[in-house]
Amino acid sequence: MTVVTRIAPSPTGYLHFGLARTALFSYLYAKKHGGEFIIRIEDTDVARNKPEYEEDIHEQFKWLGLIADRVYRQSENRERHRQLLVDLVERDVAYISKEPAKDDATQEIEVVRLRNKGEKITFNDGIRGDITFDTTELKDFVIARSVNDPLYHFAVVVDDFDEGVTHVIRGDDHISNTPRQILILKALGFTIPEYTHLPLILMPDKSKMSKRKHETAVKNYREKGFFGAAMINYLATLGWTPADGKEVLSLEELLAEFDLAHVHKSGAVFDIEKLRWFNRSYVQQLSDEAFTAYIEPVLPAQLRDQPQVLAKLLPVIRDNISVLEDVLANVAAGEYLWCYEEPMIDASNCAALVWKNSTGAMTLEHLRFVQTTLSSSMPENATAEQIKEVLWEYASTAGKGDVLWPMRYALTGRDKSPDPFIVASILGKDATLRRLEKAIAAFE
RNA sequence: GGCCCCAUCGUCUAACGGUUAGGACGCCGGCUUUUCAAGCCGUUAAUCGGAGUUCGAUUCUCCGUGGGGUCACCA
Repeated sequence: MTVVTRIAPSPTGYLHFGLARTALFSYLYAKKHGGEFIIRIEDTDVARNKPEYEEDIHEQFKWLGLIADRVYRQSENRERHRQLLVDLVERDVAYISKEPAKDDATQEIEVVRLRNKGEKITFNDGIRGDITFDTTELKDFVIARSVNDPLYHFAVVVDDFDEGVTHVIRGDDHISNTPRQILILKALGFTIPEYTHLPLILMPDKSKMSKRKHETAVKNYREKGFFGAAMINYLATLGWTPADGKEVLSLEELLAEFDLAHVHKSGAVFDIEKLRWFNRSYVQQLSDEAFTAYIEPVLPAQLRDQPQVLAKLLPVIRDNISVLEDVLANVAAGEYLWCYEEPMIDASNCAALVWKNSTGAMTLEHLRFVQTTLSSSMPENATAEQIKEVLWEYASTAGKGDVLWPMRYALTGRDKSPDPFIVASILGKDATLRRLEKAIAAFE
């Protein structure tokens, strides 16, 4: 028998990562067993549905690499639901009940109720084992507002059966829905699928995630520049760990390693820092071309217009970030300003170039040395190593901080920056010398 | 409240009766070419409590406590 799993989101909000993880586990389980993975849009709540949400669901799944073998929309199955409901009523397994409306007791309406004997229902959960419920208190529960308007529990159960779903993998919050769904299945005479309930993803304060209070939309993380693969990788480790301890895994590797039975039973807290760490490892794997394409959109025009400078700056940027929004923050903080803008250094602020216990006179002397040395010995397209080579001996004897801090500051005008050799190599000989002269002039 | 589920470092987790309770992220500290990062190395840190079962419990059982879920004419 082919394994068939499904994810059944309702388009009432942007796809959130809790659902994405459920989808991932369903996908992995199906593919691991050579089966099929289905996406079914539960679009029957017309009041809350929005086309843009439905679109978002498909778009994000695609981005995450969770490709469905089949896609359905629940609204397509309305006629089938109706027939089954009529049949149930005809067989007197369910009945139409006239009763006062719940929201307006003065009005009498009809609902469809399932006859429930109140038996004990036991099902074997894929990661929790046997779970037993007494269904007496469910009474004759409502399965449809009318034969034309089935409720959720009825519709899912029918659709899952019709679509051949063998394994229902869903969130913990559905555990107590399961007996009620089994009762419907039995009334219908349909086979009961295997159930597996995944622990929920919690927020850092251990609360259940809510769209209002927390940033839960997959879309948001995508916009921040996280990679789908990193997101998948992180989500997979929430509740589960690969046997060999290797954590950075592609979807294919996940497929080989994943084992639903070993998923943890308790809720897992979502940790953005770990997600960032995963993303960072994906950033490191990027080719230079891919990395350039990744960051280019958030770079200032002055940098984009200088491909040679940008090429040299690339490794510096890459070393400093975990995700694209970090680049954005760096740009906003002016961290790359020195690449295309000469720092303002004059007599009024040149004290900043003096390292710790050094003096203005000594700083001037060091700057002069650096300037003359570079002017005579710095090759035209010098690498950071070449520049370091010609200055290192002097810096070592004179005091690294005493020499290198002023040099770096003269070139960047900033407290924090890459090291002076890298900076000089990026600026090139002309700009380097010009900036050094300017700093020297400030002291004179 | 009824019913159901769960419980190892701050966080994600490993250890399917015998381990100095392991790893990862973060934190903290150190090192590496001056700053900030990165990198490398290291430190800190946990079995919710109480009874059992057992030669021996993180592991099995029960009780308690705590957390979560669910109790719709939503999905």
